[in-house]
Amino acid sequence: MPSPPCCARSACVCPVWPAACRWAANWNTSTAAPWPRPCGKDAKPSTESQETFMLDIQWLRNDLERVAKRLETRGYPFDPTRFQALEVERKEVQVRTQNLQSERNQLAKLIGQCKARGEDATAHLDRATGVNRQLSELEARLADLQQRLEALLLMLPNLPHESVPVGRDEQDNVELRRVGTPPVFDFPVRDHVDIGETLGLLDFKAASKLSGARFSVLKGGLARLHRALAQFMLDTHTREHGYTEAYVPYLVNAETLRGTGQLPRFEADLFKVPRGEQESHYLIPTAEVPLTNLVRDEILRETDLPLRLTAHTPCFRSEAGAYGKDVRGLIRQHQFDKVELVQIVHPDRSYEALEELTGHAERILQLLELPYRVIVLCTGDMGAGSSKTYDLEVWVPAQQTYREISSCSNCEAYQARRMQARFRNEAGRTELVHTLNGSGVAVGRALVAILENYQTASGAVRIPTVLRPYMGGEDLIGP
RNA sequence: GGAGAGGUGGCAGAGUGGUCGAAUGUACCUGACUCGAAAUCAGGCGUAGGUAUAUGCCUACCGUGGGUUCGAAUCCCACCCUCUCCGCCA
Repeated sequence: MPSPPCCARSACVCPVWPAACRWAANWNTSTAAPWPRPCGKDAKPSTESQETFMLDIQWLRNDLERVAKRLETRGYPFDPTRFQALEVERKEVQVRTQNLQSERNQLAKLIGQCKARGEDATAHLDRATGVNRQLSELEARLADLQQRLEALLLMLPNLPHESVPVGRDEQDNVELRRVGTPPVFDFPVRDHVDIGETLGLLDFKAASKLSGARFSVLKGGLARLHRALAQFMLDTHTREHGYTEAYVPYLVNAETLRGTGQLPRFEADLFKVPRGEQESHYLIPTAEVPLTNLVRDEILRETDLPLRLTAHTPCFRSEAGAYGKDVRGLIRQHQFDKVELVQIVHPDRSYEALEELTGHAERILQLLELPYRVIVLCTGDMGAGSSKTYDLEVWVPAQQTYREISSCSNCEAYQARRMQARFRNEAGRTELVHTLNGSGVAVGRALVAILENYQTASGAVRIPTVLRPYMGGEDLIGP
């Protein structure tokens, strides 16, 4: 039986942004995917008391040993016996609880009928009191059990895809390919800090006065180059790669961060913004957070997939675990700009989409003529939400090495499950979407790469050809 | 910042303690009628979870969380959000 779409295409009203479809059509010259147009009788906040886990709990119930083994490859210790014990108890208590609830409902109904007929209901009332006494105890036990199960499972990282190399840390990542050739200089190579400060366009002293360590002030041609980079990336992704540009909030609530997996585990990496009595906001650590959460609690039509979204935003990270790392320069800052790519796709297509998305990020580096390499992260080095991640690393001449400039991940249903982001499949059933994200690319680090790779003997910096239209035709930032 | 109104199924909109998971309209799906369509008629149409021979049965959900009660969409408390007016502001 064909699945009945739950609303007519023409009549469907997008509760996210009612005018969104028109926007996408009018503002985007590309073949951009439309905005989410949830067709939902059910497009309402998910508030089910049933907890939602990071992994499908059915995997654990049905295939515990294999899941445990795969988690081990990520260096995550998981105790199957403890889970098993909790699960057995949960099952027993839940069945008993629901049976009692059923009995209580029956009795309440009976009492109502008696009273309506003016009959005596004392006997039923007595029984109901007894049932409720048992029930309150059982319900408390069930809630406790489910909480403990959740606590156990909430920390689980995603399962790695079978194609991901098994390894402990970044040492075990695998290089897939190198593109471009690192430039050879016939003069002493300077690093981007040296270049920028000598030009008088990069000022860490001022930034430190304003804000402290790990901030920066860019001026003049350098500030413009930074802006040019972001513009160029956005234009490329919207015009050539089919993404819809979005402008999104930089402050988000806790629920949103739970959706993409930053909370509850990684609160220390975030900047929290209290606002009196009200719930705190957080500064986004990446546009992945607001972009991906656009489909939270939505049921999309299958024909809406894939959704391709991009945004240029600042990103804020407290980098709590990075003291002493990359203290010099623009590489590791509390605030940096990034153009982010997000795709919401059909589960059957997410690995194709990962290759495409990575290609979209690579395209930026190719057009900028920056040498880079692509590596696949091993099981031990991936982010918790990812099933497979490619990192793009750009050549940094002063360090004579490749440094990360983009990270492209397929999160499969990990985020979708937390967000309850679904689509209605052909059979008419709801199914979790797969989510992907990747930097396309980090603007600050791209700036570093250009300063260093395009430096000249005279201390100037040549401007990559594709950026010149964004720089008023200039081809050089010079002293 | 001040004042007020309100949050029920895709939409509209009933429901103020008892067969209400929720009337009715509309949209949508299937079937009948039709050469076909429209109209009309009949039926269907939320999400999540549990159980499992089951197209079966059960549980939860009317913004969120708590409370009262044998029984809550309905009563009480707190919170969140939206809208309107005034002020301020880019």
